[in-house]
Amino acid sequence: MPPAQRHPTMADVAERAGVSTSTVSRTLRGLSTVSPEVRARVEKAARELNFAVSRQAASLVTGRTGTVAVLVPTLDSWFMGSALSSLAPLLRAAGLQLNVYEVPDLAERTAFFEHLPARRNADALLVFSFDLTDEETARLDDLGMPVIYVSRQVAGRPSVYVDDVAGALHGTRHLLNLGHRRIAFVQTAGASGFSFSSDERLLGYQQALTEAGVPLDDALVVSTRAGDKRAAAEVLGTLLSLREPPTAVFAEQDELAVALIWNMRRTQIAVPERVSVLGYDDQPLADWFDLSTVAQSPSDMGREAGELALKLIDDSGADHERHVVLPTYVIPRATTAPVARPRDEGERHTGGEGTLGRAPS
Amino acid sequence: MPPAQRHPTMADVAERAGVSTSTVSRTLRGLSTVSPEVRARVEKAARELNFAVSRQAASLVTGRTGTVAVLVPTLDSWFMGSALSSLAPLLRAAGLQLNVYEVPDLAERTAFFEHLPARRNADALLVFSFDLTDEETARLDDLGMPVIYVSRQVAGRPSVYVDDVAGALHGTRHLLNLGHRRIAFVQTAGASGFSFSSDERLLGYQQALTEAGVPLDDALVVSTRAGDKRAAAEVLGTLLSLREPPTAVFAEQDELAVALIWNMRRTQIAVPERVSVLGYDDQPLADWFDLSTVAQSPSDMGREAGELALKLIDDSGADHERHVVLPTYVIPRATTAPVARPRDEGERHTGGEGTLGRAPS
DNA sequence: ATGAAAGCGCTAACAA
DNA sequence: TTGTTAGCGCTTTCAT
Repeated sequence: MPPAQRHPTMADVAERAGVSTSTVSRTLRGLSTVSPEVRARVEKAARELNFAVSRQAASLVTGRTGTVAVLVPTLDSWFMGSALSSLAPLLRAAGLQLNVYEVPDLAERTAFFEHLPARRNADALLVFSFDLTDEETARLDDLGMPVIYVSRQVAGRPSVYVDDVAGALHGTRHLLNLGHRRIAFVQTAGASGFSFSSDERLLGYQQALTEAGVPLDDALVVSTRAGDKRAAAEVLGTLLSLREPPTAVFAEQDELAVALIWNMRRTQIAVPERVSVLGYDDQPLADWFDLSTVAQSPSDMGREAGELALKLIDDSGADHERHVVLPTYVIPRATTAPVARPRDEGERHTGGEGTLGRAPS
Repeated sequence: MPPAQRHPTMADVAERAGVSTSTVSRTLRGLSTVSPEVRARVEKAARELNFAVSRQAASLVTGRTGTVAVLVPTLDSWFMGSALSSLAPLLRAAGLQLNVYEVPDLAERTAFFEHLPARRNADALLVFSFDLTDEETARLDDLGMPVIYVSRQVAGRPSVYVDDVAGALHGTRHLLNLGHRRIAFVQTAGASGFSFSSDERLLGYQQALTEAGVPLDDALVVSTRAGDKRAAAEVLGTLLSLREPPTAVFAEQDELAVALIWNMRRTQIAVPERVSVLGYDDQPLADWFDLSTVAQSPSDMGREAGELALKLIDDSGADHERHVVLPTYVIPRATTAPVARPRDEGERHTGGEGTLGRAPS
């Protein structure tokens, strides 16, 4: 390990190339007002010295940090991994760095909004999935940089999100179209700081039922913790012990749906013959479980949000209220099928139709 | 949206508090040489002005950026999500920012090593999971900051990793102890830029067989693409059509193991009765599939790497060759069981013992 | 097309 | 305990 030798500065490059630092600066930023020969000399010197511009020094004078910050509830989730993975190359291509603020709990959240460490240290902030208070939003408003809300709709601020009402509406319609009338909706309780669009999804579910003339039944709307097999077993028991149990379950997250299916397999409840299960998200887990689901694309969100950020950084006159609404898609796989004939649950009168949802993929 | 009003500077705070900028600086950095009354005045002024120190300006003089950079092949993986998720709070607590360089393909990789954008923009670099060339390692050596290698052992440089030879050794022993003698090993081919310790794991597998007196058979070592169901079906076919097919399969990644199980379920090959399957990683997917596996902890790696980084940043005299080796654990779940009696595959002569691996969890 | 000089917002001697 | 001063390494007028 070489002892931390000082980094070469522009002055070093300038000296070696026999020019002034101004010329070095102009060359390295690609300004056209440099003669080809001088440019060549400078670039050679810079390469030989392994010179890299100090963003610190540059940003001190330009007022730009060359950094985009993201505020995320966690990094350990399919959603964030996918979203950041499409955001990162986009920023890289624009010569921007990516700064991550992970705020997994209330203490960190409070600290973040109190000190706003991103202030002066980024050119834009992308806020993912948080359900902010008005006060928090107001704090971000005077952060002095464009703030883009992702996976979250915030009135009057640039936002990128999917239409969860429509997503849940279509998902529920899919079940209705299969003949289901007793459709349960399973919500997430106490998510790990993550804010799902739980209310919107419930609303879409209710809208679909209403438009189909199916009465809403509060007993069919339950909530549980995500990724908890035991908790899923409990809600499953609750639902299946209703006087009129559901023939289909719509879980507002794939993880929830999979936890239900896991329990059903264990207890010999046939999916989808006895109960259809529909998820929401289309994360990789859904594919492994052949789960029918409502797909959203976090990578599209990351990309759209990144592009919006770049636009807002460049054009301070750009449209600061722009909303980008991304679509959802119902992906039928093997866990949704036509409802079994009522009062005939053991038998399959509908034959081929009954296994339609399990067609070889 | 308020027009990007200029950020207040220390001079503004100083004026408002009626002191010099030096005093403001000292106060805000928590130096003890400030009288309580003055400190109070300064803090009040800073709060009222919503002042935040410009790291750019500070680092220009201190030579420290207050940032730790991570170089990762992708952000969209269980491993990285988990590792960064434990790294982030640690850095936050130390007042450091987290800068992410995602290098998903060769082009980006080349660009990264050519320009080393982290130079001068971080106080330390954590390199995750890359199988670097000597030249690349050499480039990082003169980056002018501590470089810590994570999930990768690099001679003479600080590294944090698990002992994959031992992990695979123990995993294979688990299968041997269950009576298996025909044990296949499935490798990953052409991973998505990610470098697994494939060779080490294979070595551990071979060591275990050798120490048990089981001859190595090249036909039992196959490779396929991860997360590809179709490709998994092919290697499964290859293995099962051997003259002496394996009774157990050790996949070097959980995803691979799950893909095999998925195909076996589809084709009515009983797991673990007919074939035992063992994975490696213990990612969440393993739990969902009740997969027996060899566990490693990326979150421990993230934490250890972070702590090592902090140490190396502070103590430039610290041990720069320190290696932290983390343990692996065999986690038996429901996909490994004692081998069925040879030539008796249809029957279960071993009764209770045969279903040991599926005991209710 | 190039250079000289000023200054971005801080911190770190050094004085007082 | 506090203030004064001199830069840190760049970019940006303004000259030339």
